[in-house]
Amino acid sequence: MAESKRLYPIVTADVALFTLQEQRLRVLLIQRANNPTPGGWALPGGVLKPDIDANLDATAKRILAAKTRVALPHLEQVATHSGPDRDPRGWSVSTLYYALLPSDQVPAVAGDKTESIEWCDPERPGHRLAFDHRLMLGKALHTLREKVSRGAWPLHLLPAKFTLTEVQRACEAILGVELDKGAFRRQIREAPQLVAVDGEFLRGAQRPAQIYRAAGGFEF
Amino acid sequence: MAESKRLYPIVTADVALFTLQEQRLRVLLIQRANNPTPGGWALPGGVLKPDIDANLDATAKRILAAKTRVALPHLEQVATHSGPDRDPRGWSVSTLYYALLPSDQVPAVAGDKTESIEWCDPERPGHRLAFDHRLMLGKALHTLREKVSRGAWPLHLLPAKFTLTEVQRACEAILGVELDKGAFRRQIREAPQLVAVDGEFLRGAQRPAQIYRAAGGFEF
DNA sequence: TCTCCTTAGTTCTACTATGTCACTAAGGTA
DNA sequence: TACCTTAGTGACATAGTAGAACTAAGGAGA
Repeated sequence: MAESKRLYPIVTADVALFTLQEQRLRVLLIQRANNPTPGGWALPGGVLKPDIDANLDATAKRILAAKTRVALPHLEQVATHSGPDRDPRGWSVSTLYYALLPSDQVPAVAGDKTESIEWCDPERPGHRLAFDHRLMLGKALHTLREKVSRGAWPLHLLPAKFTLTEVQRACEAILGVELDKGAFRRQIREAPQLVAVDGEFLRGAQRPAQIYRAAGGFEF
Repeated sequence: MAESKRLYPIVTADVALFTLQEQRLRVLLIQRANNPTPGGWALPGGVLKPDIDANLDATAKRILAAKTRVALPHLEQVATHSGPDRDPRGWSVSTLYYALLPSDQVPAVAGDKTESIEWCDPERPGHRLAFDHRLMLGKALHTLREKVSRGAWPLHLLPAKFTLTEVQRACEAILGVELDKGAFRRQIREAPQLVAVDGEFLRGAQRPAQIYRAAGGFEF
C-alpha cells in the first residue's frame, strides 16, 4: 500500500466557491471533522473517482453538488499543484477550480453534519488553511480578478435578474476598488451579454432601475 | 493491475516547446517508435515519477532535459486535461506546459534513436496528433499569445543578446500579425526588462542596430 | 567619392478609449 | 410641493494608440 502510494499519487480537485454577501466577496471554507488534518480549515475538495467521474471537472462538480443543492453554472480551472509534501496522505496532484454562486443561493449551501462551513473574506480568511490552500485561494482570486478586469461580467454571482448597479457592485467587490458609474455603464452598454427585461424595474424610494438578465448562451 | 489503473489514473506532464525558425513560430512534435500509439505524432510528454520528481513542473523539466541539452529558462503551466479515454493506457490526468527555446539553441534539441522529431507550424502541424494533443497545442498557443498581447516580451525565444527589431519579429511570429514599429518601440522603450548593451551594435548593410539583453531577474 | 539602398530609430498627427464629474430623470417621503 | 435618493446621460480633459512620414547611419556599387 505504501508502495502504491509512491507509484500513484492522490489526484484531487479543489474548488474556491465565491459568492456575494452584503456586497462583499466571500469564499466558502470547510472545517473537516475527520480527514486528513482534523479541525483544519480548507477549500472544499475531494479525491478523483475514476469510476464515476468523466474527468476532473466532473470531480469538482460532484464535490460542489455535495455541498450545495444547486447546479453551478460556472466552473473554471485555475492551476494544478503537486508534490510529495503538500498533503499528509502522500504524493498528491490537485487541480484547483473556482466557481461563482449566485448571491441569492447562499442558503442552498450547507455543510454535512461532520463539518462546519464558513463564508470568509478571500483576502483574509481568518483561519489558518490546511495544505497549500492559502496559496491556492490567492491564485483563484487573482484569476477571477484578471478575468473581470479584462471586461468579463460576473453575472453568475447575481440572481437571474439584476440591475446595472448590482453588476457594478459585484465588479467592485471582486476587484476591491470603486468604479466610476459613467465609465462602467459606457462599457456595459455595448455588451451583448446583457439584455434589458422590457417593462421590469426595481422600485424603491428613488428612480426605478431597469432590470436586466443574461443573454442566452452567456459564458462569462 | 487493471484494478490499480482504475483506482489510480496515469499522471503525465506534456510540453509544447516553442521556438523561432526563420522568424516563424515552431513547436516541437515527436513521433514515438513504441509507446502507446505507435507512429503517432504528439507533444513531448511523460509519466510523473513521484520518487524522483519534486512536482509536475519537475516532470516537465525532466522530459525536456531528455530532449534538449539546455536548461529551459521558461516553463509555464497551461491547463490540466483528464478523462478515461484520452490515453489508450487508461484513465489519465495530463498537465500541459509550454516552454520557450532560444532560437539559437534549436540544434541542441535531438530525438532519441527510437523517435523522430520535427519543428512544426503550431497552427497547422501537418500531422494528425495523438491523444487530445491537437486541442492542447491550441490552448498552449492561445495562452502564449494572450501573455504577449498583454505586454510580455518573449525574450526567452531570443539569444542572450538581440535587437529591438528581433523582439518585434518574435512578437509578430507569436501573434501572427504585423506590428507597427513606432507603437512597438514606444512601449518597449519604457520596459525595464530590456537593457541596452553599451557600445554593442549589430552591423550589416544598413544603419547599425543597438544590442539589448534581458535585465537581471527577468521573468517573462 | 558620391549616390543609392536598406534598415534603425524618432516624431508628428489623428483618433479612440478612458477617467472625472456634472447634469438631468424619476420615483418616494414628509 | 419641496426635497431626498438613486438611475441614467452627457460633456470635457487626458492618455494611450495606430499610422505614417520623417531623419539617421551604415554598406554596396558605380
